[in-house]
Amino acid sequence: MEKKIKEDHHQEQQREELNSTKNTETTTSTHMMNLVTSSDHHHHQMELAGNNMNLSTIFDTPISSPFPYSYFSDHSSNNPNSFLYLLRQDQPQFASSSNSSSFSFDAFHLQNNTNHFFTDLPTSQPITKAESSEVVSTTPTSPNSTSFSSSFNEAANENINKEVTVKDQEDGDQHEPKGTKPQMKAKKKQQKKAREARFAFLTKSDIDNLDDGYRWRKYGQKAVKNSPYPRSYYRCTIVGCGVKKRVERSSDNPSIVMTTYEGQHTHPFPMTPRGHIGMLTSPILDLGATTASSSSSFSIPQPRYLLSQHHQPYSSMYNKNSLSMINRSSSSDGTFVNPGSSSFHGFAYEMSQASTSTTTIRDHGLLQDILPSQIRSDTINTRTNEEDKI
DNA sequence: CGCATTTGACCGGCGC
DNA sequence: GCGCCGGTCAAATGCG
Repeated sequence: MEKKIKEDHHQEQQREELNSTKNTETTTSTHMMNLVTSSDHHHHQMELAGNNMNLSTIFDTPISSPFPYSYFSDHSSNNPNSFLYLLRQDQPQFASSSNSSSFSFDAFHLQNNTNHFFTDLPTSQPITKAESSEVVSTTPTSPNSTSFSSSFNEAANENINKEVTVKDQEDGDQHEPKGTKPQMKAKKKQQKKAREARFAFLTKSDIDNLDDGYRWRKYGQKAVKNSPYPRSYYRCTIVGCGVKKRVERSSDNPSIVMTTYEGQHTHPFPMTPRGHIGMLTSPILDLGATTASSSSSFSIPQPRYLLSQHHQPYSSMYNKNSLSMINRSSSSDGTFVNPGSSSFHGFAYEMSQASTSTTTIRDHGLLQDILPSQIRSDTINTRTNEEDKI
């Protein structure tokens, strides 16, 4: 026990030391991501500048981007956060497979009944891919670079049970008096059975707990095996909302924060003093937030990083990424037009000392849980080779 | 005082 | 069965 305390203390020290130096870091390069959309709604492709590989070369079957092309268009061009706004609206659309213009995760039909989605980053960028039944994408929604991945662990098969799952959480979990131990066991077993879909963000940030607009209550912290950085556990503070969030820092690249969301908010995006983007809450969102019967109860974490006052130099980053979104190419009808040589600034993947930072993620904790073993091993090998040279 | 965070204890799953 | 590990609980503590 004493040893453990020392260990944790050591970790904390390391972390503090790290944070104290990290803020002096300057961003040296920015990688832009070009989005390529085909005219066929069902074959949206995402492509990154400097990397010609697109999704159809990755997947055996034509797939759709989780974000309809329209999501990348700036419907409200005066809203620099429109992508986030759209993301926030996504839930019901993601859930709908009948809407031809919206993406459906049901569109993924890959071997082994797995759902994969990821976008390539420029060659110097990491290629993250999700574990079986997970979705990984990279959308730098933060002033710092951010990628996200969504875990569909069992989610695809559990969609049917989703409503029950959410309800179960609302009924019990943390908001009702504890039952007897056997009852709790049974309940936990049920919960275990129907695991929530997870959605993970890789974010380059000095801040562990990214402000995504929701209010979170920390309920635990654990040391992560093979990582000097602890993992923090948060729960949405809204009564009845069982959404959880785990935050951990990559041991290999401490500037990378992995935030994993689990579950679906059962309430509209809050209008909190913290989150003025809450004003953007739309009826669609409300629908999504309250419709537990959607075929895919996948929960978009709805990041609000662009507005995060906790984040790094807001002004510079904001100018670089979000504001520039306003100026990117889009057609008059709001559909996104491949900007060609111009970069899709909204997806600028900002990497400080970029080239290898996230490619070398070798995390045996949550990251391991999210990233597929193959990719992990690839990146690990990369790292290992590098290390071997030393 | 109310709420959030901290942190040791506890529990279940899993591998050996 | 035992130990390890991830996840959660809940009392203590901190903070505005």
